[in-house]
Amino acid sequence: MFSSSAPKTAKSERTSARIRDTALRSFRERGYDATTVRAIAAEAGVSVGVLNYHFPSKNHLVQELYVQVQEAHRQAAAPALAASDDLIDRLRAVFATGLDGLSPYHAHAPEFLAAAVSPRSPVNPFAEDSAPALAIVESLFREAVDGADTTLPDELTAALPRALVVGHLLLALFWVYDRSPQQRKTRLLLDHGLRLLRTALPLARIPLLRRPLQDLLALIADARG
Amino acid sequence: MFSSSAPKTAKSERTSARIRDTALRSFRERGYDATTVRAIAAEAGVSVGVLNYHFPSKNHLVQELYVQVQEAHRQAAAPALAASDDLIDRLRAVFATGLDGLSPYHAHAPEFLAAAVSPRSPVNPFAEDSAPALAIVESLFREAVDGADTTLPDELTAALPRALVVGHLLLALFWVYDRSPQQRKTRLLLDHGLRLLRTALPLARIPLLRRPLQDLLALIADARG
DNA sequence: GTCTATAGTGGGATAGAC
DNA sequence: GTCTATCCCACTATAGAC
Repeated sequence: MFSSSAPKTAKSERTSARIRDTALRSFRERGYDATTVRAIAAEAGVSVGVLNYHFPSKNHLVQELYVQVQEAHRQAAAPALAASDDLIDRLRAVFATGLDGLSPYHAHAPEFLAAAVSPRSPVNPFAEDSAPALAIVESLFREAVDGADTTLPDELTAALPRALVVGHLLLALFWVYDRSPQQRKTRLLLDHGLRLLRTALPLARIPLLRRPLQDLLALIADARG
Repeated sequence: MFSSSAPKTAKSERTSARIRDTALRSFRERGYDATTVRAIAAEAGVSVGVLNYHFPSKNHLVQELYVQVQEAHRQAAAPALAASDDLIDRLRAVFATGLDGLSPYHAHAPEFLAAAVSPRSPVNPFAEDSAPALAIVESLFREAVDGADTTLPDELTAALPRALVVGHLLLALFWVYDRSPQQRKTRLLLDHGLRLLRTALPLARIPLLRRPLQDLLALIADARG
């Protein structure tokens, strides 16, 4: 998982970094479609050819953005997790910091989504290349679950993080098309989902319900390939 | 919801139809990316300009495909629904005929997905233009629920179809990236989901569980805007 | 061998003549 | 309503500079 095709020399890395920084700033300010590779190259002071030498396609620059967002999520979630021992509050912290990190990109989110799901894209959420990024999110959820004071059945504790990642992806999908101010509807959906979890998780201790709930989690986890 | 921008004269409609048929055949055989508007125009015997006169963008031609798939789903589901009075079997019929109708396009499904989620697209599943298409699917699910011999709490009967549409969209999303032969994993996921429903729906009669299940359905239905 | 500049290809969409 | 000519885009090929 190198960010460029030629990270051998210091000069090359400086060039790569300059292109990447220019591109990411343009993505934030102008979105994906309005950011042309010609403009990135010009602003970074390089030719189009050299840009494509460092990044084989425009989509590869989006992957850089993706990586940066994941890293920021990890750093934002750590202090938020320290604030509480309550399971649901900890899950809320992971979900909320994830949404916070996305918000600068909301105005152009559908463009980025289209770029991400494209078969040409290395950032397609079901592609192998994005597995490490999803692993970061899963580890955040696992940390949230493991560090909580709640005691759940072991098999539930084990299966929950994987299912929560799916929930996170679906929440992000909803967020992309959320036109309410400040994407308030997405936050509301999150609140409702967490409230439901607070009600439903203790039910896992009832023998009659243990199996169906376990099946539901397995089903959701299955949906990741 | 007219299929073209200028359906005034018979000649224009014939031209539109010729372009549409050519495009849809090419989409099936070559996929979205490999189908160029230049090639469609040439095969249909018109210029590129006249193609763009009848269909403002390539994405508008994908919407024609979308509409055709929905109509085919409606026609395929009707006889399948006549086969059983069991609720789960009827739901299976709607889901399965939907997947059947998609299968010719699986090889190029990510391309079509990328085109569909694009902000430039009229087929974006959350856009207003696609609401009628989703209404077709919802009516199929409502027919499946209403015609079943199962008796469920009224508010569940009312809320279920809307939630099932979301399930249908998510199943289709999984299908897009399902690389197993004949997309068998998608069928398996459907089987597991239906089995879970068979277990879970009767639980709605238990007073303690009625609220959480209702909340879950409301949450899923909320996710449609 | 590592890197860069330029010219070129084919794509979707558009303007304006007819 | 239709066509021709053109625009700008992402991406590629390749020759040559360091």
